[in-house]
Amino acid sequence: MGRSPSFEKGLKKGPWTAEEDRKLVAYIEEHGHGSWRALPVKAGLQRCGKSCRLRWTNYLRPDIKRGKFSLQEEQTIIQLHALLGNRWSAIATHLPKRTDNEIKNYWNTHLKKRLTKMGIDPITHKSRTAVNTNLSHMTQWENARLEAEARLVRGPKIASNFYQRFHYGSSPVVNKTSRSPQPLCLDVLKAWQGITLSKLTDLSRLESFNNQTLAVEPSEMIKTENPTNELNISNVSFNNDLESPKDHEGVQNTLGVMNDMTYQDDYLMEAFTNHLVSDDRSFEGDFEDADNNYWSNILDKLGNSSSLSSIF
DNA sequence: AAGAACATCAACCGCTCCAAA
DNA sequence: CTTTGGAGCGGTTGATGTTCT
Repeated sequence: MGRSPSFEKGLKKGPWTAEEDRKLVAYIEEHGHGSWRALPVKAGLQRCGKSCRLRWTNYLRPDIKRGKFSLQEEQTIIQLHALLGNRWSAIATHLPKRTDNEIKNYWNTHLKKRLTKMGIDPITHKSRTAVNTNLSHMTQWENARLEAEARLVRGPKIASNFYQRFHYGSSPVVNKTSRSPQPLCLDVLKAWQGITLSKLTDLSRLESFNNQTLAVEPSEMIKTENPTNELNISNVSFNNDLESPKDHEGVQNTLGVMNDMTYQDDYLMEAFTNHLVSDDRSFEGDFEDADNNYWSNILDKLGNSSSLSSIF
């Protein structure tokens, strides 16, 4: 590997000083960044444009939220990583005010390790303890969801049309890059989160969902190319060890409303994931306690699950 | 108290993509 | 159609801080 371009030009590398930060911020606030390549000279910086862009986008930009990630953010990262893999920029677009670099670092230093400790492969999001026919139930659900995702990504016409209309209105899909393909199910995930994060108890919202106020036509959402892959949500039952009666009621009411709708397995999987991961009833005391409870709660549920329906 | 080991994260590098010429 | 330069992405590094022995 040869010398870097920055070295050849005698440009500075390494950590930014406060003075450099001040110069960069002052210039961009007055002129905008314009061409990043031309910026360093104009701003009086001995840096390459690339370094300036990185410093601005990852650190100095005013609309950046720094500090510890919230539980909701963690949940979102895990879900999106399961769908998108290491496409950090795509993940970052669904986490306002967080940069791809920050999310990537957080994944590598925190979330990956936690999932590993939980016995979940952070790459495949499958249980490491699952073997052949004795797959864990989480893995079964994860597999079903990933398969559904794959089917959607492969581009059934109906799904593409639905997605395009949902995400872009009537405009054409503009992103053609293979690097950042817009994940089909993410907007569905958003829709689901809108429902499930209210702990599945707000039936009026669900009915609104059912009545297409989310710009989704349920009749299109739930159709699959292969009817044999459909799951009927009415078959799901509850385990009293895992849920409070109140939550059972909420979920069951929700399921009742949905009873006449047959959902594609990935949508059901998202509901399940949200239901499982967003459960914060045990969060009391300071944040660290909540954090520990959060993960131990998930571990408990995974460990106690004796059947698919018992998770619910 | 001191050194080793580990964790964190800002920053860099090489690569790909894409628009303009 | 081909070439070229800018921008952005993901993987990796290394300086610094923290914890462990």
